[in-house]
Amino acid sequence: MRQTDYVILGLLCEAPLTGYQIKRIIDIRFKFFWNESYGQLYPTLKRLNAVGFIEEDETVAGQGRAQKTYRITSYGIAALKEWLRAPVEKESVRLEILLKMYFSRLAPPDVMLEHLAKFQEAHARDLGVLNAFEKELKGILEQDANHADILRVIDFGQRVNTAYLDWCRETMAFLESRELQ
Amino acid sequence: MRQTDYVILGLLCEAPLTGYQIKRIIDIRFKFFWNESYGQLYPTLKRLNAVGFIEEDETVAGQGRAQKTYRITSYGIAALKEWLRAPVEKESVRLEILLKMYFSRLAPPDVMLEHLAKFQEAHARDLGVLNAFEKELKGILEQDANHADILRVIDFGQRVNTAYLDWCRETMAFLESRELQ
DNA sequence: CGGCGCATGTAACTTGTTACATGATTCC
DNA sequence: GGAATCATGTAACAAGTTACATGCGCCG
Repeated sequence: MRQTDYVILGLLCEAPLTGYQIKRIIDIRFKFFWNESYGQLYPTLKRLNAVGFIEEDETVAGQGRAQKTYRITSYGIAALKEWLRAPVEKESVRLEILLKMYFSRLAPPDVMLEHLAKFQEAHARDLGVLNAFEKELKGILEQDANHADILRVIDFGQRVNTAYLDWCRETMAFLESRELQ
Repeated sequence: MRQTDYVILGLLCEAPLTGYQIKRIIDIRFKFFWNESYGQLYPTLKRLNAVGFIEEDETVAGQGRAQKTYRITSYGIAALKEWLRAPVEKESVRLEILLKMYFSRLAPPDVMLEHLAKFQEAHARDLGVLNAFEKELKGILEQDANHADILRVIDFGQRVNTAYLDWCRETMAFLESRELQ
């Protein structure tokens, strides 16, 4: 069983979803700590269906183009719970920008400044999205028992993105002051 | 050309190294933003040597078990500089602990508390290593032009790990207060 | 009627991990 | 003499990306 399996099982635990919907949730809500491609998602859904952890939800079919909605089975829920108890295994982070920063003396300072400006822009956007999610969730905190947990995850994203932006500002100032010399 | 190529090229730009030494540097100094396995490293060294971006440094050979020290060539330096100018492409982060936190209501709170305790321990250790590096580098700041850049990378690690630890403390408190109810 | 968003899927490929094989040197 | 560390390497496998193929429905 791989990590992708559990993202899917976890999301289907909340509600039945199509592969496309799962992808969208991961791209938007999980953006700052997870990613999946269609080439990974669709084959995984097929396999989870074959082993009986999820099954097709016929009730939603009909309108438009063939659309497969999946729901989790009791076996799937059991597998998810087992995984939740197991120790956290992998934590992979690969930030190319830090690699470039590390070796940056080999290029003119304004090159790195450009990279940092883009980084800043991207993470300011992420932080904006997280702030909006926080506001939205706080309004419907009582509606579901897991909302408080999700807020903890959002808080992580806010802290980390804020740290990114603080670092970025300071590093840009450092490079600008060096450029003047 | 892949990302692994440039980590190697960048490190060899500072000094000639063996594959083993490269691995050790990545495992220790780059731990908080990069990782490589031997199965990736050795074949890449072979390939970079074949295309002429690095070459064997015979001067160090002799003692002990066959030990291949590589140094970068002018073609390698050119390739590295070109990559430094190119826009930052990938930024991959996959934090299993946030996935578990997101779905954590499906397991008893003490399970998540255990995961968090381990996370806290690991990142407190990382922060300690980073603080030691900072101290060391500040003592020899003038010795090499790139030390100031490396300090910027260390600063990133310190900020992010501090954010991790703050989040962890608050999240553990949240779970503990919930457990009491 | 063209483009966009919704929607599913696969094949070829690249990337990365794990387990294993091998063996020297150093330190206790 | 045995464990740890230094040291190199590969084969089998697992994971992940990209490009492509397909086509519906809606909006302007």
